[in-house]
Amino acid sequence: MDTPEKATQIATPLSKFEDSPVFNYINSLSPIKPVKSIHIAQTFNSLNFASLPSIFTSPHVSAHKETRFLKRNNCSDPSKPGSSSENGNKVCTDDGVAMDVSELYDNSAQLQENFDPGVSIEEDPVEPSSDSKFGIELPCVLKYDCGSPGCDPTPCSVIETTCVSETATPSAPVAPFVEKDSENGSFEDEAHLQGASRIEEKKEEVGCEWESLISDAQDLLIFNYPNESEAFKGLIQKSMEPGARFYASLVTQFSQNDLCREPQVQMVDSVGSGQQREMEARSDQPGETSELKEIDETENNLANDDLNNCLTGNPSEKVADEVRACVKDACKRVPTLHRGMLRRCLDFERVARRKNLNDGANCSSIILQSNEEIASEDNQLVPLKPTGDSPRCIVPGIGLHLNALALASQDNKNFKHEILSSGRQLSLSSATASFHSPKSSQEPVQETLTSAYAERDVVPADDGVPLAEDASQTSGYLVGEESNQNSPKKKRHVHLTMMRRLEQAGESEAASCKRCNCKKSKCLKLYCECFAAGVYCIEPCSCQDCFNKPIHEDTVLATRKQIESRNPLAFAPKVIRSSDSVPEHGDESTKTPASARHKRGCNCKKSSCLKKYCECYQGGVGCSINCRCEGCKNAFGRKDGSAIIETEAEPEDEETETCEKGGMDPILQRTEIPNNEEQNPGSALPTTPLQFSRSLVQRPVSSKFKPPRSLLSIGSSSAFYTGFNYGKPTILRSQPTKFEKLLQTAPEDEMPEILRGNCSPDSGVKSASPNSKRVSPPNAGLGSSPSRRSGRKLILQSIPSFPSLTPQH
DNA sequence: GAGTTTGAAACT
DNA sequence: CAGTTTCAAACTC
Repeated sequence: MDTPEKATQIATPLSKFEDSPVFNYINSLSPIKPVKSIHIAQTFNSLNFASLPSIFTSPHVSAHKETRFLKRNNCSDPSKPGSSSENGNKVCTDDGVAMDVSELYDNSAQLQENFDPGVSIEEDPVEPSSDSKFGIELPCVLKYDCGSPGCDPTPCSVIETTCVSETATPSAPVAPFVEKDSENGSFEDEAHLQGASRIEEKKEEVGCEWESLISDAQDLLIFNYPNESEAFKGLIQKSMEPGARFYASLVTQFSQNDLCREPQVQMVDSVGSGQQREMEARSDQPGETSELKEIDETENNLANDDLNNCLTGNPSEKVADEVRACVKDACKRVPTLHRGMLRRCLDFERVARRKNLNDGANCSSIILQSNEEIASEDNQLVPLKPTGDSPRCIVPGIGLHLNALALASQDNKNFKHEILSSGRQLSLSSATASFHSPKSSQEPVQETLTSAYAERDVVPADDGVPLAEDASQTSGYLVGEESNQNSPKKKRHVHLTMMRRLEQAGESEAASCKRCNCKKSKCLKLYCECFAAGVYCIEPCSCQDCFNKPIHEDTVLATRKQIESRNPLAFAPKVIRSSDSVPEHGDESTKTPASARHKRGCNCKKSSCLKKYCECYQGGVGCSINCRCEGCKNAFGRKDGSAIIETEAEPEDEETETCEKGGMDPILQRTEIPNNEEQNPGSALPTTPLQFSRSLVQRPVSSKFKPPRSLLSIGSSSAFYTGFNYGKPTILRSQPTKFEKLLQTAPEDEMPEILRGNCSPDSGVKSASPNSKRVSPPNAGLGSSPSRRSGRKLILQSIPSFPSLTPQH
């Protein structure tokens, strides 16, 4: 079931093809291809892989999923009519590529394995492309083809056949591929197949072509942009190629786990066949970054248009929906997928707008789920929590990392829908991804957030925001899942984790997403959660006379400045975490213990710090010395230090210093939770949000803790607004990262350990200085937290160390 | 959904 | 800095 086998299988087929005379012939025809593939591979390596060892081994599963996505995407995208004619060329290219791909695949596989966590998202996009192209791709293609009657069955088959041999015996090749998929396919595969079949059906209507598939894949890679095949083609030729490369690289990097990477490369190549030259030229281009930017731009531009076009242009609404979903997923995936992607995310976010993030990956994962919902377990995920909160989460959550985090379970469904509906969401997801991505990219992230935020506001797509959050979380989760997916069990875990993540994310997102209900503050005071979180108010908000909208950007910024002048930390995350999420073994940063604490402390007198009235509780952190609360019973940690949970162990300075409230606990809890969740998916759901913190909290507390969405809200901060520095949602972010890492890296059992390890450390160094009210400069808190988290996630993803570290299974 | 409670934010 | 008021979320019914 697991990936490794698949990978081997795929690889073998490719090699076979390569060996075949036809393949050779094709290769002779298109000498360039190999170079491209290589080139791409290099890019991948440069971007992601450098760090990636080949630790992860079983990406296959994820790959399958990806393929599904690709298929779907293709199907969705197929709007393009086709370039049936191109098939031949593509075939040739494919063949040529196949060779390279096989190599790449091997490399990518290793890389992917390393990246598994993050890869999941990327992989999906990649796979599609890859599928279309080569043997590896074939499965996907076949699926698509089979699924999409409309598109010329022949084309698809052709592609497949081409893969096998240039001859067009579509059916024959297809069947084999399909079988492969099915065989390889674990649950996910099956689900993918199902989903693919559906998609294919839709596609059939549209009429998919190989090119369209590729284009779709590329689009997906790009971020889901549904860009219709046409746009895709054009893009590919023009900007797309770079983008394709970029995506491919990203995808490969992220997805490396699975075959998907290769496929992506292949896709690119295939595209190149038609546009190979361009592709090559692009590949040749030295600067990946430039490519990325271009891609981003194109994506951004295309994204909206493409999505709309695809939706509108595509024959059937179903297709449009699928396309949307695919796009959303892709966007989500993309962000999460690659750190390098961050820029995209940022850009993308700008265009699409925020959020979020990492979630991006999360989003993608979510999207995938949504897409795959039909398929399998994912469906379960979807249902996670449709709770009332979800709505917020979905939309607003996006706001920041928080949003991404928040996505959590509840919103999943809604989230999916929203995502599907709005392109922005995708952007958001991407943004989330950005968070995950690079530690270094904190600033970028903020930018993205702000931009995304602005965009959201502008756009209206409320959904987008929450989605982003979800995405971010999901991405992380996805990554973990994918990484985990190697085995069926892993897949399940992944799903569970995903679910949990989603739930948590949903919660967090909900928090981040928050909808305000301001009546007198015009949403220009900290009373307004949206404003406090640095997010524009959106439709879900019930505010009156709201000035917290993009239209009033100047006012918002001015007000914000005023408030910041008064209190520089006003928009900083209320909860400061030391970020300790140590990923597990290897990850670096996380080692530091992270204790989360409320920067100012609470002043509760009647709630005993057991209700959300208490910001500490709401933030999922224990009370600290800073708190002036009376009768503190904070489940996360009491002022006196009675902490709550076991996890808290982190002694750390803070505790010693202050009473230690237990800020750490949440984190620890979080970490623990995931494990639990993974183990008990069903149970996990309830825990939800923030997953970690909340879950942790909950446990300690027991049922009561719901993790307050506030965590998200708390964490959330200004990210959206341009200037706002801080990503308030430190807690959330940190949590998510931890989770993600844990999830990603350590699937099940491992995770707990890691989490534990991480947890302990958390105690909060940063937050540590309880006294210092806002000790950590906003930047540190905001920027750092998010970035850190993101970075962590990235690290985790990129460094699949977990797998290696954690013996896994 | 309306009303109450609560505590943070804002104001003095 | 302390006290008061305002505000909106959280909570209850």
